[in-house]
Amino acid sequence: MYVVKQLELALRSRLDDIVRSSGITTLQYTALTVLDRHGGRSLAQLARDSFVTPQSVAFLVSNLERQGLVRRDRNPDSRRELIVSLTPAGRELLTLYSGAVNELEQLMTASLSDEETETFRSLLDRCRFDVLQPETHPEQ
Amino acid sequence: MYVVKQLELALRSRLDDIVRSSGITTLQYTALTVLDRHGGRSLAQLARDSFVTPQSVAFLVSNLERQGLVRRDRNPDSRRELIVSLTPAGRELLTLYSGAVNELEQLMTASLSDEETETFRSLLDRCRFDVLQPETHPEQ
DNA sequence: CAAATTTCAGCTTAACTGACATCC
DNA sequence: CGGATGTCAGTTTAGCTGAAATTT
Repeated sequence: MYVVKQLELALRSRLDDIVRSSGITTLQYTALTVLDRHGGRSLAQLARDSFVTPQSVAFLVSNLERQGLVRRDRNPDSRRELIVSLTPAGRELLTLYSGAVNELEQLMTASLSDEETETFRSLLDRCRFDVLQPETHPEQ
Repeated sequence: MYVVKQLELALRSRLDDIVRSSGITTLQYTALTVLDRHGGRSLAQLARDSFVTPQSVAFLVSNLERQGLVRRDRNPDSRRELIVSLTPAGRELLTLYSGAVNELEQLMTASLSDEETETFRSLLDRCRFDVLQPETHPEQ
C-alpha cells in the first residue's frame, strides 16, 4: 500500500509539471481524461467513480464549464440527470498534452519489458477490483 | 497511470473507514506509519518524501505533536534540524490499527498468489524508481 | 412516498506563496 | 555570504455537512 501511494504521488507531481502551463489544475485535467474515456457521465456517476461527494464534482465541473471545456446537458430520458461531456475545446486541450502525458507513462514503465508492463497493468487491475468489492463494507 | 490512481483512491477510501474512529485523519495516520518505518526524520526530509512544502508538513506535525503522538527534538549535531519521532502513544495508536490495516493489504492481494504479490511489489517499486529519476526534470 | 440527482449555503482541511530568522 | 531548515502570516483549493428542490 505504501508503494502504491508513493508511486501515485510521484506521478501526480510529474503530471503537475506537465499540466501547469495549461491553465487548469491536474485534478481538472484528470476529470477531462475520464470524460474522454467514458463518454457522457452524470455528476453522480463521476462522484462515485472518484470517491467524492456530488457537490465536489459539481464544483469541479462548473469550473470546467465556465472555461468552455465541458458541457452539461439534461438527459432527455431522465430529466433530473445532467450529462457532462467534452466540448471540442476540451478535446483539443487533451490532444495538446497527450504527447507529454504518454511520455510520462512510458517513463514509468521504462525499465519494464512489454510483457512485464502487461503483467503490471493486469495486477493493478485485479488489486483494484478486490479493494472495490463491497464485502465487509459496513458503510452508508 | 489511470489504474494506479484508481487503486490509490480505493485504498484511501477503505483506509478512511478504518482510521475514522481514531480521532486522526488518514493523512496523519500515514505520516505516523512513515515515521515508524524511517526512524527520526527532519521536517524537510518528510516534505520531500511526500511532495509537499515544508510548511504543510510543519502544520501536520504540530497537530500530531499537540495530540502527543510525535515529538520534535533538535538534532544536537545540526541545531537547525528538528527530528520528528513517534512517542509511545503514537506507537500504541499504530499497533491498535495495524490489524485492520494489514487485513486491507491482504484484501488488496486476495486474488494474487504469493509469487504474484511479490512480483507486484517489485514492479511497483521499479516504476516508482523510474518516475522519481530527475532526468528531464526541468523544475526549480 | 421513497430514492436518486442536482443545487445552494456555509465550513474546514490541507495545500499554497511570500517573507523572514537561524544555522552551517 | 549562500544554501538549507524551520516558522509566521495570509490565501486558496478542494473537500466536507446540511438542507432543499426536482424527478422517477
